[in-house]
Amino acid sequence: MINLRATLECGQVFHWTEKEVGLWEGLIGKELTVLRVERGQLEVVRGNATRVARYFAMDHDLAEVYAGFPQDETMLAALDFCRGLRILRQPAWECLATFITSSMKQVVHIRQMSFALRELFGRAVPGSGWRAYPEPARLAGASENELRACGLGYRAKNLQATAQRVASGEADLVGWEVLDDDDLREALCTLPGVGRKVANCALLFGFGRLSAFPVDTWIARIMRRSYWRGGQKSTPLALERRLASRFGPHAGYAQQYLFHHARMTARRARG
DNA sequence: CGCCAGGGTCTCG
DNA sequence: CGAGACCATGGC
Repeated sequence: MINLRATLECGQVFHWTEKEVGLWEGLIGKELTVLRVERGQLEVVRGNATRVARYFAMDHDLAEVYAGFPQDETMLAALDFCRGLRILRQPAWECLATFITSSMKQVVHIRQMSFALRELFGRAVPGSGWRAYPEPARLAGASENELRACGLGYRAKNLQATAQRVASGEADLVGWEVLDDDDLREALCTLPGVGRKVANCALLFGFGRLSAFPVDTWIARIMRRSYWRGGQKSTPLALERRLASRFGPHAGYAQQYLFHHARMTARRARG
């Protein structure tokens, strides 16, 4: 079971496109992939079924995930809204790089920057109009002005510097997979443009660490409103430390459901 | 126009 | 640890 729209529009990934109603196209790594949901089942119109199943984490037991959610009104409303949303297994570099560009940007802008970077630096995927997310070495060799032309602003320098560390092997994202959550977060936070929030996004969306709990402005707002007593410190770090444990081993799932629900209902209220 | 957006970094207590 | 300044850009 999967809710494809929620999975691809919830702000964990930024390049999938709905070509016609219910038909989604994008890249898994360097492979063109076309999908739709037919009778509740994920149908691979084009692409490799095994890699699709892995990318979309069809092995995650959502019933077990939901059973671990706190059974309060806020969480249940988010679950009702997002049911079937899956936390993807994105390529680590693509995920990390994208969230380096995400700081103080709206989801729509992150998407624009992702497409601009692909268009300018990515390798063409044969038989499609797509370009893959650029490899670290390609961005390491880009000029800051070229990156700024993709709308990155002050984030350009950070993306380039981190790309250089990854390309040189100084930062070994593949080797870091063996680290435990805390050590991996610490390693990621040594990279330019990567603080605790971006590192947690990489942990959750790119390294399969489902307990990682990114706290952004939206989550902080939700936490203060629904899960916080007045008087307690409500800095992002305090919120993460006090609440991640409450949401259990799949706290990242709970976080994403709360984030998506809040953002969608707020947008609708605004018109 | 002011405000805000999936923040990070540096400085100063 | 925490608060504040600063960093660019775009949509509303």
